[in-house]
Amino acid sequence: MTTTERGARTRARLIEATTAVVRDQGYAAATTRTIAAAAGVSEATIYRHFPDKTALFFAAVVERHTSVIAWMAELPDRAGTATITENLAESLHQLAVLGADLAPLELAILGDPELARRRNESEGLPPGPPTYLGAYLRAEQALGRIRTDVEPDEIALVLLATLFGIVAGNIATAGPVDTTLIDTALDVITSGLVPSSAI
Amino acid sequence: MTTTERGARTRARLIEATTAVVRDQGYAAATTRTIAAAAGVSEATIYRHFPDKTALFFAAVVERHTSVIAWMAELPDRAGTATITENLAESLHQLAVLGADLAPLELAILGDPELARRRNESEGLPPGPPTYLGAYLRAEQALGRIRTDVEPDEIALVLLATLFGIVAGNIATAGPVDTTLIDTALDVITSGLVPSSAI
Amino acid sequence: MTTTERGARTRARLIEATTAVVRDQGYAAATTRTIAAAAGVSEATIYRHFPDKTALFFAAVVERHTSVIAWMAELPDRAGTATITENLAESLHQLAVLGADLAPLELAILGDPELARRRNESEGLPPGPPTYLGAYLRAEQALGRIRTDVEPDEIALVLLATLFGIVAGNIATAGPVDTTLIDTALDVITSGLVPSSAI
Amino acid sequence: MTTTERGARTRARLIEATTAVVRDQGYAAATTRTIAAAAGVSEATIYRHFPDKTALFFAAVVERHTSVIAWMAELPDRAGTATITENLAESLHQLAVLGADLAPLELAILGDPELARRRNESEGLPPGPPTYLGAYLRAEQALGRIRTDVEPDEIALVLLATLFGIVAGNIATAGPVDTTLIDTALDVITSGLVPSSAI
DNA sequence: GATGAATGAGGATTCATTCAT
DNA sequence: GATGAATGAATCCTCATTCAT
Repeated sequence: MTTTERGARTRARLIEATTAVVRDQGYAAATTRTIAAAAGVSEATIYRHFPDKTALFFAAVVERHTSVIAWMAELPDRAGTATITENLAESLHQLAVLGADLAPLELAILGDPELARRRNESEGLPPGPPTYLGAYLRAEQALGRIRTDVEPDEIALVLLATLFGIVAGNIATAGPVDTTLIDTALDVITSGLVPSSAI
Repeated sequence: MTTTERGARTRARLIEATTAVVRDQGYAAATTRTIAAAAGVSEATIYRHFPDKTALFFAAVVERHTSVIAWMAELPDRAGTATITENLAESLHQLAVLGADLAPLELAILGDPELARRRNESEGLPPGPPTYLGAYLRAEQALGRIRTDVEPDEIALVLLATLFGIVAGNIATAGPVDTTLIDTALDVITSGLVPSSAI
Repeated sequence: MTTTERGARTRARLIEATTAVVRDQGYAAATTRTIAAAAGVSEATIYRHFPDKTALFFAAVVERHTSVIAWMAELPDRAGTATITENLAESLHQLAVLGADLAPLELAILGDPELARRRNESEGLPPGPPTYLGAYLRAEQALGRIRTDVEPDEIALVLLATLFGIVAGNIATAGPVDTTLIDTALDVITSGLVPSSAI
Repeated sequence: MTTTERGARTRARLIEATTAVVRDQGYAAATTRTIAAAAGVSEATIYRHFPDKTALFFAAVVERHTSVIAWMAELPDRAGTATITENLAESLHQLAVLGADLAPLELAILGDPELARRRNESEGLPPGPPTYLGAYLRAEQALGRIRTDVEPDEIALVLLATLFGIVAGNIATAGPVDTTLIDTALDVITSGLVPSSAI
């Protein structure tokens, strides 16, 4: 659909504008009017690049998701290197940064069953952070660096839930992500993951 | 100005309807029309009981918040009784149940800076779950049942963030709250809170 | 309909409130809600004293009109006494004062054909200022104090139009009535009414 | 942003429709729905051309005002030509004709403090009829054709107040402007303006 | 590829009015 | 006599979307 160089740039600007508006003003304020203005194009232009507003929104979600996934995909290979706390700290902090853009988008989906339904209707979604984080933890478990009586995928969900909760809580205060809280969480949780034999 | 019995009932039905609509269909679908229909009254009736839609929304938030607070307020007194895991498990599970109603409301505020602003403009808010949970953890710490190198208030935030993340994640799947995940989280986190001397 | 002492007082308060609200905030702001609040009663009470809002409005108009008429009715008897300018000055100034309340009501009728229609549907209206003023001028004309080549009733209309224009213009500036302008108008107009033979 | 030919026409039709509706049905009936219908467009179209209903209303006022001003601006140059009565007659009659459209608009402002406030908030308004009429009278006064003991600007206000009063009074009867009354007023007032020495 | 113009559907809110108490 | 509660109809305005240029 988009072939021209100019067209590609416009499309990118629309996605960027959507992310920015949702991040800064919330999904309720992300009207076609506001987004078009932020992108410096007319409202009608949106419909030259996306079938409808929801498609633009999900394009923005996918875009942000992609960079997050790229980061998480490398995590499983780190199993056995450095310390678990260090590996997780690096990943989660990076995730928190990317989350500043992504979380508001996800929040919108969470808060709107209609959007949630549309997302689930999408084709087979690619593996997300839970999958990679679970794989990493499983690998560490295999290496004996994590208790064997826990389910790695569940721990992954717990870790990500905690991170999400912290990032979301920070949105409320409109400040930058609270790094300290992430470290505290990691400290406590990894402490609880150490094999008892190690004690 | 003396509110009638009938008036009080209508008001309660409006709050109830708001909670239900936001929970089941999301804030975006929570229009005055939908809410009024759910409450079995006309739209105009909303404005006899609340100055505007936002006020009705916040009345619903406060209502749900109140029952949550009532529960959490008792927690600090439990310090020293039963086990920490048991105490926290009971509280968090109850919180998760109440959260099924409350979380969607909070999610709406989180996703809409305009609502967030309005909330912050409210007068001095009463102490919330973080305060009570922090108090409980501090008491346990004083009793030597929790590591001394952690800040109780921070742990409280981490626990609640995790719970919120889990509840929020569950909203996405539209299923009942995943009790197992809460228990897993509690297991890992409390394990990490045990005093090292005890190990 | 209204029999009780209390009822009569309430009715009077409603009329008073209507006049005040229209005068101070304009007819557009004169809603049943505002009027009831200004009168210190509930909206429903309005309908115990008047069939509908328009009836209340016209009751206010009639009330103010009555005091104006009472004043004007005396004017014809003054023909031949004092000077024409003095007689007219006293009447018009008094009219301007009463007009501060009445003009906004009349303005509302003037600006709303619907109200105008309803007024015209009323039963035979009593004689108004134009009639009395015309009678006075005619009497002065008979006494030879006014040019004979003018039609008294037309002059009456011109005088009242001028006064209305001045009062209306003053409403725009929200200040008290400009007494000076009335005097200037009177000076010029009466000068033009003096019989040429007298010059 | 470059307005199309079509857009300009629509905008003009909206202004025209507003003037007509206010003139024929009064400001109270001038709802967005009625105006849009009269202009043959949808309500939403109003908002593509004006920020809100008030802006459309004032655009209509300014439009009518402009043609009135154009007429009055030429008056001062006529000083010394023809007779004063002839000059004023021509201007005031023309003013009365234009006033048939303008007066209802002004009446609406007069009757609604909210509109009055909005108008006063506008930037420096251009000189209006009072200014031009005053300039004309002052010029005639300098030429010795008008009494020197009157203030031209005040006389201008009186003349316009009278005209406004007459036009407004005519609105009440829904008939065409009463030309006779204007002439009568002019006759009497100009008679009163002639220098006494000339008599 | 881009956009000004236009709009149907709907959103929050207000109004004049009715009725049970 | 008075009023709290309730409402149908209407108000201004916004939104996502289409279309001719």
